[in-house]
Amino acid sequence: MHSVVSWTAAISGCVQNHDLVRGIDLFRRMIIAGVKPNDFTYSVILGAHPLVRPNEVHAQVIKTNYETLPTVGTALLDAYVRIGAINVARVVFNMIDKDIVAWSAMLSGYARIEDTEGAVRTYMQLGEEGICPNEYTYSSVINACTGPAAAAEQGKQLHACSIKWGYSCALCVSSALVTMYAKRGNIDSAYKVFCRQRERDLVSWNSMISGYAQHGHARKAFEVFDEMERRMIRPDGITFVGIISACTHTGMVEQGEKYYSMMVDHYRITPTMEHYSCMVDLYSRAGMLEKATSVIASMPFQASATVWRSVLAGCRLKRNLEISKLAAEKLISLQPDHSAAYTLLSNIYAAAGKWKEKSEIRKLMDERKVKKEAGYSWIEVKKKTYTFLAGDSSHPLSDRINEKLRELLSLLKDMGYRPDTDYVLHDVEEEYKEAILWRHSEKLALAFGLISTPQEAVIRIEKNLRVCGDCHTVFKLIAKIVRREVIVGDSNRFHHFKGGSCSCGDYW
DNA sequence: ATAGGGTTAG
Repeated sequence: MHSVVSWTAAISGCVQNHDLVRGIDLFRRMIIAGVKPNDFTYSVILGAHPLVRPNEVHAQVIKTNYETLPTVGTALLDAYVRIGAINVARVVFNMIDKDIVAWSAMLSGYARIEDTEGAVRTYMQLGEEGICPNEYTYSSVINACTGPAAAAEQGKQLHACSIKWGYSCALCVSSALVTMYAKRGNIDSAYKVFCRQRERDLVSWNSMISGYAQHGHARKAFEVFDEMERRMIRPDGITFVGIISACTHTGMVEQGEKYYSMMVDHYRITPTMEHYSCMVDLYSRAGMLEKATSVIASMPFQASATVWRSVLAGCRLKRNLEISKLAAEKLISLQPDHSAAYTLLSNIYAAAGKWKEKSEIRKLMDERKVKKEAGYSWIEVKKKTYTFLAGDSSHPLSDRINEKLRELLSLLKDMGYRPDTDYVLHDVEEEYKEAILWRHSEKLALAFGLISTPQEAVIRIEKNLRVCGDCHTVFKLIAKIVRREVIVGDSNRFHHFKGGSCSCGDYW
């Protein structure tokens, strides 16, 4: 007869080795054998997600009065977080005799859904209750400040707090800081934190490489990679996702190929879907569509929607009707509800003057009731984040924003700017297309930034979609005429506009 | 003899 301890030890071993099926089987056999699970057992079995659903265990945990134990309660909370049930997780959290692990688990729950406010509110409560945070607390709450709508100021304050408590040097905290600063558009601060790290692990190096990649600083990413190799740190698959995407963002096709073979031949790392996806993106953006499709044909995976979207975006550049049709059909069949494929294909037909095909796409969208994904932009002014939706007029300063936009438009037109209406999907008159373009969320956010921040301040804008070509042109011109530095983080990378040009070199 | 929280990617 085995004791509850040996049963639990056996189950724990299975779960830690990802053999969930065997772990769950052991749990069942334990019950059948008449051995009652204890608090350790419940903590272990809750870790067997996604095969074990938290609600299945929750009732038993309540019945056995383990719900308030920090160990069981935290495991339960975390299991709810993993299925996206943050509200249930919070209810569980409120029941627990909270220790610092429970607090950190709740914070990382908010971080997972990018709820910066929820995380910061919880972090404040922790302080009010006189609880002493530790390094995991900081790593979690800082991680909750990486989302596009998070205020950069918030992250900075948490950095200061972590210094005050003496945790800023802990690896998990400093790597979270590198990622946070990079994602907030502040790559210089990210690098400063990276330089101050006394010791580094793989995650530290990867965070810095990915940060540089997102900002299109390929050479700097290579330098960090070289330094890493010099120090005999073995890169992993994630390192190469970072380094190849740095090549992708700058059009360095040969370098990308070099790193890919280095990964496979020298480091013997088996490429994953992400690596193929990077390579397809590398070729697509460089307009090498045949190469891109041959990668797809050769890979041992079904091409994901991301992969076809890269190809389709590349087709827009090269106007390859045949490949774009193939890519769009694949993409539409994978994601019939998403607008991206329809939009891109429609734009390609429009550019090729194929109006009949374009209107058929339009009809298909109407039939399937596909809505264009709404474009959002965020801008931080005086420590507060403002959200703009395309066509938005709900902002209190809406009149002044529009006035500013009109003023800028006429200035730009004098400089020879012509709106690039290729980016408008709707079948409407040219003048109306121009109006739509000039209601894009990033333009609204920029106008608001210009009227509400001092001349010397850098304007930082985040966007949920990729920045459109017309907005990109306009931002370059505006940055020049108003002599301001503007940083835009879109869903793909960062653009630094300064003196009439962009850090992406118009390659994005 | 058994337990819960964190970090890098597209």
